[in-house]
Amino acid sequence: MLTQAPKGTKDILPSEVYKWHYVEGLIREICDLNGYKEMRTPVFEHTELFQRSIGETTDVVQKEMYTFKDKGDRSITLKPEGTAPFVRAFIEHSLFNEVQPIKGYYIIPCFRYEQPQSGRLREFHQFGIEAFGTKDPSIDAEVIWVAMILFGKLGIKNLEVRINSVGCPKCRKEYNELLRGYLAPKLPDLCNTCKDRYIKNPLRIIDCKEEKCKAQLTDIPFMLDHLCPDCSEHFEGLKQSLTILGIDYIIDRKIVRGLDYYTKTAFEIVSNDIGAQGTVCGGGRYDGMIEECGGPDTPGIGFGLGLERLLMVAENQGIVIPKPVAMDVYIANLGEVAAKEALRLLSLLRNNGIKAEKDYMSRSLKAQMKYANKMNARYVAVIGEDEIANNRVKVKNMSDGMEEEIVLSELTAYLKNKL
RNA sequence: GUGGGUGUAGCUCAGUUGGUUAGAGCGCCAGAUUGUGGCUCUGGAGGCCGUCGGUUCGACCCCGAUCAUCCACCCCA
Repeated sequence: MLTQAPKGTKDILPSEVYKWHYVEGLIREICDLNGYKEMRTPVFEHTELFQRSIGETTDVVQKEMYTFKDKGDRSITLKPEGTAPFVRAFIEHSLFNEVQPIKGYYIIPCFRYEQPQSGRLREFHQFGIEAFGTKDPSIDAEVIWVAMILFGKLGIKNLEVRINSVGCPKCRKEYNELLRGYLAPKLPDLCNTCKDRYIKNPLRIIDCKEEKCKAQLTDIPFMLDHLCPDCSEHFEGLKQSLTILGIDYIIDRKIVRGLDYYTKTAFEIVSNDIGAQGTVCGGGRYDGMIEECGGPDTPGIGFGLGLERLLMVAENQGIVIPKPVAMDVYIANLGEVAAKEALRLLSLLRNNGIKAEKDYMSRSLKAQMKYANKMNARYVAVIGEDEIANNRVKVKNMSDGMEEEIVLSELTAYLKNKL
């Protein structure tokens, strides 16, 4: 146990961290271009924030949160998602007094106590964006668009954008009654969780995977077909906006997000290339949440995008993420005098922005060459007694094997010119 | 929380019906004459065979438990 990472967590090793740097860099670039500014919030929050915003009946709150008491007897929970902390910070700092709409993003670790499987970890990472202050459906489309830009820049293909509307409190209430009326006679044949859902949140029954439930629900009425005029118009606006942006989408009446705060737009971006947990990005509108958390009545929309899943899709689609150059030049040195000169050269080269390394192991020249080769050094500068005596250095190009001898003081200029 | 698969070297895996010092490939380190990498060859280091218990004269192998891991369900990123 001592030398084993906790269940459901993963180390990101030096040999693969460049992939994360690449994706994170891309995210920052895209957000900057699209007007989303980063905000950083704590890794943990007061438990009640999630209970209130995500909803007491959801799986996340009921069984997946990492909750503990701190030494001051406060109930603390590790973030299971990013929207609620974001909303909390906006309310706390009265950011609603600033120019609207407000657009932000985050890259965070999230924690959910679940049974790990492919594409599911107990600690995972999310990139998310949020837009507050407007109900205009074109911002819903923009949010989806931003995710698609990221996928596009990475070269990821074969994704499905699935959209739905889960209505507003007004039409959802009417629909729930309709749904209960439809389900009442079938209730004895449904699974136990669905019987529970019937009372608390009948909408979720649509999503049930149990065969016996599915069989009962062949002609179940969907929320999408019973929207109020306002929600219906909003959904039409979303579809039009997506078309203008050139984003293909599928209307999926069965999308019911697992967090209670969603209203109107709900969407998922799904891949079939990473196993059972195919949802790479999920999000929607949450027009009532900010007020629910004690802020002014403000609409909002956003998404969460799983970075592990994103990297998995890229990997499975054979996408190669560019590796940074490991080493510009390796200084091979022989003998004590040359070793001291190598250290001086190291500082000179690095001060000039050249990625340089030298021998620290007193190895033979042959071994040093092998090392330079394994490290993918582009050049090797060789200094030994002869070079020191003549004030010169041999520089070898490792890709074509060509070697030149130059004046020592010109090494920096020579390399800068070549690199 | 439930179900199934798998735990042997840093990595990927062999290991005959239970029988002496547990193997391979890759990787790592060193060498193949004196100061030059990639290819090849040689040598070396590195394993309480996941852990605990049981069966047996004897267990990497059989049985049980436990832990971990992978996949799936529920649900989600």
